[in-house]
Amino acid sequence: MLITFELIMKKRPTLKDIANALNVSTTTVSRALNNKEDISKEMRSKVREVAKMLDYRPNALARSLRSKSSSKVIGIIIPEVEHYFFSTIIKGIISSIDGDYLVMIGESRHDPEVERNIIKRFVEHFVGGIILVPTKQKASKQNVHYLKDVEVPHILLDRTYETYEGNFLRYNSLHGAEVAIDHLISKGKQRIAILKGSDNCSISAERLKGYKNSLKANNIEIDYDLIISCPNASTEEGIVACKRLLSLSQPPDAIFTITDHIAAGVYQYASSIGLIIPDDLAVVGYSNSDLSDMLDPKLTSVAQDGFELGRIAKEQMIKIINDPEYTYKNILASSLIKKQSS
Amino acid sequence: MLITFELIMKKRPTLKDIANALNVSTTTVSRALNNKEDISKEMRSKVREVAKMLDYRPNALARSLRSKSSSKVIGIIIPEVEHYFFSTIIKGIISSIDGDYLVMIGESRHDPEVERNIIKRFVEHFVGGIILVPTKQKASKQNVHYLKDVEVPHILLDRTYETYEGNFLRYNSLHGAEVAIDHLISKGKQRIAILKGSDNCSISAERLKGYKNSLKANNIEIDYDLIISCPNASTEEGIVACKRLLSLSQPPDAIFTITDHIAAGVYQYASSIGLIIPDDLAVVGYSNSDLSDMLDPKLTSVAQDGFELGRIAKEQMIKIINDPEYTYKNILASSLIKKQSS
DNA sequence: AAGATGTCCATTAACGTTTCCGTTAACCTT
DNA sequence: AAGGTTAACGGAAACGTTAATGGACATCTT
Repeated sequence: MLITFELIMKKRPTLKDIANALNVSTTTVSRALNNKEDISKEMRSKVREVAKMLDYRPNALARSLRSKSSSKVIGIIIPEVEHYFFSTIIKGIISSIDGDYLVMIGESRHDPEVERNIIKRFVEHFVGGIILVPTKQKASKQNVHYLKDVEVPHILLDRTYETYEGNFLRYNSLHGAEVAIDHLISKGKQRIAILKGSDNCSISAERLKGYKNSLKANNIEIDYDLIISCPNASTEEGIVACKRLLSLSQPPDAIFTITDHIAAGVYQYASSIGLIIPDDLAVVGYSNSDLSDMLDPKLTSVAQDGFELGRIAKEQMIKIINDPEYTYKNILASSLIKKQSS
Repeated sequence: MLITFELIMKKRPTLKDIANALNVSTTTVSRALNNKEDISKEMRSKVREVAKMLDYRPNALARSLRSKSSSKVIGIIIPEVEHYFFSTIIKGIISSIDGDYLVMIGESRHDPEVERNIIKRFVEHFVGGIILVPTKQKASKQNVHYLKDVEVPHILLDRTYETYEGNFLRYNSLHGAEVAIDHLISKGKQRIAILKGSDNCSISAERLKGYKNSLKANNIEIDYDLIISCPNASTEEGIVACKRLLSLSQPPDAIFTITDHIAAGVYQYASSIGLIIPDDLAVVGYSNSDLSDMLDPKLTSVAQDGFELGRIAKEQMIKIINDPEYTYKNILASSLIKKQSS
C-alpha cells in the first residue's frame, strides 16, 4: 500500500485515492465497498481497511447521478412546521434513521404556489420521493398532477381531495368526530355545540359531518346556533365563540372543538365566568396534542398520532420508491382519548 | 429547431436535448441558462424558449458534482423536532425560500452518536453547510471537531460549549434569567423559587446562575430549598416540584421555571389547592412558547424567538458558506414578555 | 488434454454539468 | 493590408461513481 501525497491532502478521499493506494482499479474498490460479487475476500478487507483509514465517505451526488437510481433522499412538504401535529409528522418521518434515507423539508405556508416551487426544487435535486401534506387550497390539486407528470413517487398525507387516485394516508375525521359526539351523548349531554374550522378545509368539513351524523343517529335535532366557525383555529376565536355560545338563551352543555387550541379558549372563557369543566360544560378537543395534557382538567381529545402517520408514510414511501407497481391507500381510525374534561 | 423523438419521451430533458433541438453545443446552452458571458442575446433567448418549452430543470446533482461548489443544500440537526422552540427554529431556517437553498433535516434525539451519524450522512450528500443545535452531552464537542476536520462550514445554534471557537448564535440565558428575577422582585416578591433543568445542560446552568446573580444583587439570600431540579422539563415534574415547594414551612411567593412546560405544572397544582396566580403565587416561565398564551392567566415568560434565531442562522450560514474567511459569533438578548402571571 | 466453467480483476463508457482552451469570423487598429 | 482585438461559439475534459464488457488465469469436467 502506498500512501501518496494526495491522500494526506485535505480533499475528501475518493474511490480513486483508495484505488491508487492499493494499486487496483476504482471498479474493484467500488465493488469491495458495496458488497458486490466478483471480488476476493482478501481484497475486500484490504479495501475496507484503507477506506476506514482515510475516513472515506462515498459521494452521494456522484453515486446517484451515475446509477440513475433516485437519490436516497425523500422530500416532505408541510403547510406549517411549528404546528404541533405537523411537527410530530416530521418527527415520525425523520426519526427512523435505519431506512438510510435523508429528508429534505419544505414549508408551503398554506400557499399552493410556494408548494409548487418547493416541488420543483425537490425535483431538481432528484429526490427519490415526496411526502406531501397538501394545502387546503384547491390549487394543490394541480401540484399533485405535476408530481404525477414528472413521475416522482409521492404520497399524500393527512389531507387529500375528491378525485385523487394516488397513494395517500390520513385519519378518518368523520369517524373521529362521531366517536367524540357519541361519547358526549353517553355522558348525558344533550346540547352539544361544535366549533368548526375553515369551510374550504375538507377535514373540517368531515368533522362537521361526523358531528351531524352522530346527532342524527341519536335523534338529536341539529341546532345551527350551536355551530360556530373558527377559521383560524386559534385560542382567541375559541374565547369569542364560547362567549357567544354561553350567552344563548339555551346554552350548550358540551362543546366539541375541532382543535385543541380552540378548546384552550373555551377553557379560558368558561373559567372566567366560573363554570366548572366537565360538570357545567364538557369539552372535547381534536388531535390530542401536547397542549391537551397541560390544560386543567386534562382535555379529552380525539387522537391524531402524527408520529405514527409520519412513520407509516415514510415506510410506505420507501416501498413505493422501490417498486413502481406498489400502491398504498389507507385511512386510519382515530380513537378518543378520554380524560377529565368530559 | 428540431423536435426529436427524445424530446417527446418522458425522460427529464437535459442540456443535450436542448442543444440538439437548436443544433448548438451543450456549452452554449449552459451559458445561456446561467447568464454567463460569451453568448449573444438572440441565442440566449432562443435557448431559454426551448428550455421553457421542454420544462427543463437542471440536474442539481450533476451541477454540484461538477462545479465542486458545495451543493445549495444546508443541513440542520436538532435534538427534538416536535419541541416548540426547536420547531420555530426550523421554521425560521426553511421559511425564507429566497436564498434558494434547500434544507435537509436530522433529529439527534439528544444522542451524540445519532448526531454524529447524521453529520456523516450530510457530509456524504455534500451539504454546503450545517446548522447544528448540539446535544447537551459533552460528546457533541467531538462532533463539532469532526465538522471542523472535514471542513464543512457550520454554525452552532442555541447551545455552545466552553472552549468553542467557531461560529455560533444563541440567546443570553444568564441575562434572561436576571431580567425575570428582577421583574419578580420589582413586583414585591421576596421568596422566589426556581425550577431548574438538567444539571449538565449549559443553558440550564446559565439560567440558574442568572437567578442567583439577581438575588445577590438585590441582597436576597439564596435558599437552596427553593431550588428544585426538573431534569425532563415536563409538566408532571412541575406539579411535583410545586407541591414540594408549597408545602415548605416558608413557601415561595413566586416561581421561576426554566421552561413554560414546567410552568404549566405549577399552574395545575396551584389551582388544585385554590391559589390565585399571580396574587398568591407569581409565575414566570421561559421561552414564551405558544403554550404561554394558552394558559390562564397568560404566562409571563422570557422570550426566546426561535424563528428569529433560525432566520439569522440561515442568513449567516450562507455568508459563511460563500466566504471562508467570514465568521459570526453572536449572543442575542432576550426580553421579558410581561403578561398576567406576575 | 482440450474444452468448459469460474474467479477476480481491469478497461471503458456512461450519468449531466461546468470549465478550460480553442477556433472562427468580423471588426478595429495604424 | 497586416496584425490585433473581440464576440460567439464548439470540443473535450473533468467531477466521482457504477455498469457492461472482456481478459487472464486457475480449476473443474469428460
